[in-house]
Order: sequence, then C-alpha cells, then structure tokens
Amino acid sequence: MVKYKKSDEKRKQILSAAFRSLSEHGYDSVTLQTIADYAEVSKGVVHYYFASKEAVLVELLEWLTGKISARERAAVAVQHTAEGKLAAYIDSAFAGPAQNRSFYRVYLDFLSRASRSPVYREINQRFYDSCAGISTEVLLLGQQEGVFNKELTPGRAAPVIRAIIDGCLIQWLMAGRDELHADFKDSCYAAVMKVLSV
Amino acid sequence: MVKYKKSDEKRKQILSAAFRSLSEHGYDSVTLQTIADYAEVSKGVVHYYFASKEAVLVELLEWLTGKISARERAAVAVQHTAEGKLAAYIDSAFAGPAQNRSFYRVYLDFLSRASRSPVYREINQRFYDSCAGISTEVLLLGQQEGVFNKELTPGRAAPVIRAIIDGCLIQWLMAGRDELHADFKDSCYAAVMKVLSV
Amino acid sequence: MVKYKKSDEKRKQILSAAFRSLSEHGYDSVTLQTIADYAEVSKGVVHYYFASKEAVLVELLEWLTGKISARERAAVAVQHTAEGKLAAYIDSAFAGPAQNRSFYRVYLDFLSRASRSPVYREINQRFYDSCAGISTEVLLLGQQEGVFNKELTPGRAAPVIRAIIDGCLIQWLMAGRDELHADFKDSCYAAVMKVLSV
Amino acid sequence: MVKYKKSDEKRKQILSAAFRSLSEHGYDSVTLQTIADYAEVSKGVVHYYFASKEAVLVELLEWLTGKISARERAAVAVQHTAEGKLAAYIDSAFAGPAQNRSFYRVYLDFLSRASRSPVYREINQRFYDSCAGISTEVLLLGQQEGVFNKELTPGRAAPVIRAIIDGCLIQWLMAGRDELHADFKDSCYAAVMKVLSV
DNA sequence: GATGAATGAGGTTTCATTCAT
DNA sequence: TATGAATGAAACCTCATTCAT
Repeated sequence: MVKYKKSDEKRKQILSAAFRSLSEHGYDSVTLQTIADYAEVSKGVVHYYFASKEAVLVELLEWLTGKISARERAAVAVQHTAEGKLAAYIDSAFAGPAQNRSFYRVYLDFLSRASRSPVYREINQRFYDSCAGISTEVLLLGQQEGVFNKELTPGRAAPVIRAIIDGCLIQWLMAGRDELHADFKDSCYAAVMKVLSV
Repeated sequence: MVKYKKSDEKRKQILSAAFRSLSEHGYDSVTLQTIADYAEVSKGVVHYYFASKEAVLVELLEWLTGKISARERAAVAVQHTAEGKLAAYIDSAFAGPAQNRSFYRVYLDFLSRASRSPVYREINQRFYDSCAGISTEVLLLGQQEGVFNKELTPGRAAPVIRAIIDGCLIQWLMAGRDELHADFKDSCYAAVMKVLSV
Repeated sequence: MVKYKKSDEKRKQILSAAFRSLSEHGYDSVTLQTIADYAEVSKGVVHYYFASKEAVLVELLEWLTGKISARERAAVAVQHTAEGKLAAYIDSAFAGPAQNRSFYRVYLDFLSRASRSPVYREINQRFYDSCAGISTEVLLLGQQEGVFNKELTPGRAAPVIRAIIDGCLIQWLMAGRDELHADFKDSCYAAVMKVLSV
Repeated sequence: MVKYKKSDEKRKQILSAAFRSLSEHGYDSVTLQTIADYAEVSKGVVHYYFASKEAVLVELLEWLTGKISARERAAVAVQHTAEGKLAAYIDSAFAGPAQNRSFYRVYLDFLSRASRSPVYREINQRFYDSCAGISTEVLLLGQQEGVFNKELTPGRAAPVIRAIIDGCLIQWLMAGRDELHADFKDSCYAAVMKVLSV
C-alpha cells in the first residue's frame, strides 16, 4: 500500500516535471535529462517508472486531459441553469493566463502528434467525448428551458462549441498578451451563446 | 538574374519537400536527409540554400501561410456580397480533406513553436493579420448591406472568425474522417453566420 | 551450519538460473535481473550471494565443469576395460542433445573469455586436467591390454582426445540437428579409437 | 569507381579494426568507440558504413571466414598428392601462434553466437562447407591413390577432420603456450592421418 | 537476510553541420 | 554549384551496483 502510493506519487512527480519541461522548452528541447532535472530525480528514475520517453508523453496527455475533463465537469455540475453551466464550462476552460498558456503550448504538440498517431488520437478522443458530454448536457437543458435553439442536435453542436473554445484560446495564446485573456473569454462565451441561441 | 531564378526554384523545391516530409512523418522524424530525399537533391544542397534546419522551417511557415493568405484573398476578391465573400473565405479555408490534413498537421507544430518563439509568432501574426483583413472586409460590407450586426467591431470579430475556422478544422482533423469535411465546413459557416448576424 | 547450508542452496539456485539464462539468451542478453528472474529471487539477492556479475560467471564455470568432470569420472570408474572406459567417457560427454546444447552454448562463451582471462583459463585448465586424467587412465589400461598403441604418451594423446570430443560436439552444435547427435558420437568414438589403436 | 573503392577500403579498415579490437579485448569490452579508435576514425564513421554494431560483427565473421577459406583452398590447390594437400590444409589452418590466437579468440565468440542466431550460423555453415570441400577433395584423391580408407565417405569424414583441427587449436589456445603450436599441429596431422588411413 | 528503488556511467544510435572535392 | 564523407555532440536507453528499509 505504502509502496504503491509512493511509486504512484513519483509517477505524478515525473509527469508534472515532464509537463513543466515541455511547456517551457517545447518538445524538441525536452530530453529525459530535462525531465529528470525538473523532477529532481536521476535520469534512470524516469526509465524506472516509464518504459520509454514516448510512454511518458502518452501518459502525460492522458493525465492532463483527464485533469481538465474532471475540472470542467465539476464546474458544470454545481450550476443548475443552462447559461450557468455554459458559463461555468467556459470559465473552467479559460482557467487563467498561466494555466492556459502552459496547457495549450503542450496540447498543440499533442494535437500535432494525434493527427498522425492513433495512440494520441484515442486519448484526445476521450477528452473530446468528455467535452461533448458537457455540451450535450448544456444544450439539452437549455432547450428544455427554452433559451437554446431546439433545432440543434448535440452531435452537431458539441464539436462546434469545443472548436470555438480551443480556437479562441489558440488565438489568445498567439496574441501573446495576458491582459486579453478576459476579452477572449467574453468573445468565446458570446460566440457560443449566439451559436446556441434561438 | 537567371541564377537567382534558378536558385529560387530550388528553394521552393526544398520547401515543398520539407512540407511533404513534415506532413507525412511529423516533426520528430524529419531530418535534413529526409527533406533532401523528398526534394531529390543531396543533403549538402539543403545547407547550401538554407543556413540551418531551423531556417528551412521558418521559411516553410512563411511560404505556407503566404500561399494560403493569397488563395483566401483571391477567393474573397471575386465575390461582391458579404455573404458571398464569407462563403468564399470559408470555402477557401476548407480547401479539401487532403490539403487541410497536410496543412494542419504541419500548422499545429508551428503553432506550438510560435507559442514560444517570437520568430514563428511574427510569421503567424502576419497570417492572422491577413485573415483579419478579410474578416474586416466581410464584416464592414455586411454591415453596409444590413445583414451583419452593426455593433460588432472588426477588432473583436476577426479573431473569433479565425478561431471558429481553425477550431472546426482541428475538430475535423482529430475526427479522422474525410467524409465529414463538408459537414464541418457547413457547421463552421453556420456558426460564423450566427456570430455575425444581426 | 544450517545457515551455511541454506545459503549454499541459494547459491546453487542462482548458478542454475544463470546457466539457464546464459544458455537460452546468450551472454549479451543476460542481466542480473534475468538471472534473478530465473532464480525467482529479487535482484538484490544475487548481489547478496555474489560480489559481482563477474563472480557469478566465474563460479558458474567452476560449478559446470566440476559437475561434468564428476559425471565423466563416475561413468568411467564403473567400466573395467579400456574400450569400456573410453565408450563410457564419450557417452558421458555426449550426454544428449538438450544437455550438450545448453552446455556448449555457454562453454563456448567461457572458452572465449578463458583465452583472455587467467581466472577463466585456470578453471578450464582444471577441467582439462580432469579430462586428461581420464584419458591417461584409459590409455594406460589399453596399452596394458594390448589394444592401444604403446608408443602413445598420455601427455600427447590426452589433448587430442579432448580436442576430438569438443570438436565433434561443436560440429554437431553448429549443424543444428538433434537427430545427428548419435552419428556424431559414433564418429567421435571411431576417431578416438583410430587415434589410439595399434 | 574511385569512390566505391575508397568506401570499400574504409569498410575493410573498420572490419580490421573491429577484428583487432575484438581479439584483444573480447566481445564485452568492444564498443563502437573502441572500434573507431582502432580504425582511427570518428565514432560516426562506423555507423556511416555499417547500419549497426551487429552489422559490423556479421560482416566481420563473413570477412574472416572468407579469408581463411580462400587461404586454405589456395594452399591445397598447389599440392598434388592427397598427403600433400592434407598437410597443406593443416599447415594453412595452423597459420601461426599470433594468427591462430587472434582468430580463435574471435571465432569462439562467433561460434557461441552461431549456436543461437541463424545469421551467424549460416555464415559459419558456408565456412564449414568450404572446409568440407577441401576434405572431400583430399579424401577422394587419397582413396584413388590407395592411401586412404575406401570405406570412408566425405559426408562422415569431413566434419571429423574439421573437428580435429578446431579442437586441437582450441586446446592449444587454452594451453596458452605459443611454443606448443608446432606440437599441436603435428598431433593434429597425425590424428587426421590415422582417421583417414587404411 | 531480503528487497527493489535509485543512481549514473556508459552503450548504441541519430543527425545537424562542416568541408574537401 | 553540388556532393556526400566525416564529425562529434547529444539523444535514448540499459544495467551493474548501492543502500535504506
């Protein structure tokens, strides 16, 4: 028990180090040595816990998207109106300049890989499925409430909602200006509302 | 003059090879040897025309975004209504499964780099500026025509429009299903229309 | 005493594991982890009983050659004619396809090491001395019986006898065909007989 | 032409370096760096000419056995009696202390690998086939001359002849005494003669 | 006694870059 | 201009060995 916990913590420690390392230096510059340095362990430890560098990255994507999914779902769950849930979803996605920057820097790399590798694509798909679940919940509730367009189907609307969120955060990231974060969040919320509204 | 032209062609040949190579194998697997092989030249030639591998990539991003900007502007220019221009813009952006896939595979890599490196960010910014120019043209014309919301400002609307386009194409790419390309284009067009409409 | 016995058994267990591991996977692929796995003990145990990997190998060669020497001497001892002893010796050396294969795979590695390292060479020399003892016994008895050439001296004949045995078993091993084992044994016996006969 | 020759020479240079390196330090201690050092080239060059370390070793075995086969065949070809050819064969095999030591040190390693890997086994088999060709030639001629036993078949006799040669050279190598080289050669010749004689 | 987490030296391999031809 | 042989830094990975528990 204790041992398992300990090793599980070390895995998290390494994943976290890999995340910071990736986010700050980019994929090219990330070596196992860098990750080990960030995790303050020796190089061998990374290989002791992960079969290969690739395995670290795969697990990192799972871990990251899992954490974000959980956070978004939790935020949505405590709201009880369609608009409240939507705002909570987008607030949760726009977690803050530092968080969004570090995540999207890494996520763009993963999307690039996912476009070629089934392993990454499947993990991303689980993330998308979670997002689609939230969008569906919001849409159906809004339609019940009469605030959202009844002609919309979850299958069509959900990808567009995530497209707007990711698209806006990429635009914000490329602008390179933290102070615009709130503006982009507002624009994103407004756009999604318009798309869903009657 | 002749020499310059010749060398210019060879540069294009190498850039095109780099693009195909990057798109098919991903950044990790692309070496100067791969690029040279695709370009059917020797490895030394790549270094003769480009100072470094990095220089190839930088110029590739410029070349790619330049070509797309030009194509989009040309498509929009021949239309004379706001909706016609918007449809032309989106049609041009959704050039086709093969083209979108190869481009976005590479572009996601570049966005990731752009989030860290000013060199790439500036090139991407020029691309965004071009996109914003188109959006502005479309929006102002639509406002004149009375079909678009007069409260929208180009500065706020343009990033959202590009966000929706890129966001939708990323969603399509991750879905991994070519046959959904038309659906995503339609969804994209519908979403942009809703965002701009009165 | 009890402790010593117990630890002695564990040593044997590890040596046996090292032998199987070496024989099956070859020297390159044998790690202390592999040996530990075969011995069904933890990696630390191997180091607890042996100072180093090298120490395992050295002791393995001693153990192996010791066992074979003992077996050969025992087989020869129960025979009472020169030809009977010789046949018993060769029968014992050609113990069977599985045994010969696993032993010679490992032994060839050791011979290679012995050609460079005095430690291994000395162990092998003890094995050769044992073989020479058997050959001498056989030769002298055969000369007494009048069936072997009286001009032969043990010093000259013994290495040749072992050369033929090892040489034939190597030829058999390289042929890779178990069903030829009996043929090679016969050829070996015939050759040794011719060499020794009047 | 020139280029090909040049590169072919460099390959030989590397193979020769690998041989000396292997012979002197043993398989474990041989690294690509060692080989590069012996060949007086940079480490990268080895990989430029050979796909992997394994490829160097495979080609080394081919090269070594090919050279020895050629030498033995050439030596036998200039003799015209069975005994002359046999003596030439064995003289050629017992090339000298330095040569035999360096070759058998390496060859024992290769035999060990050949006992597990088909690649090495096939190369060794070609060597054995060449040896068998010589033995067959010698045996048939000797049978014609009436000096060798007419009941012997090449298929049975050839492996035994090579077994005696290899076995004797291994015995000599393990003895570690150069001055015994001639004695072992004599013993070997005598043993083969006895085996073949009427 | 026994374990296995941790270390880090050192191995093979890749590849951007240089440079003689 | 064009080539590709050569370089060597640096990557990933393995594994003997140590040591706290």
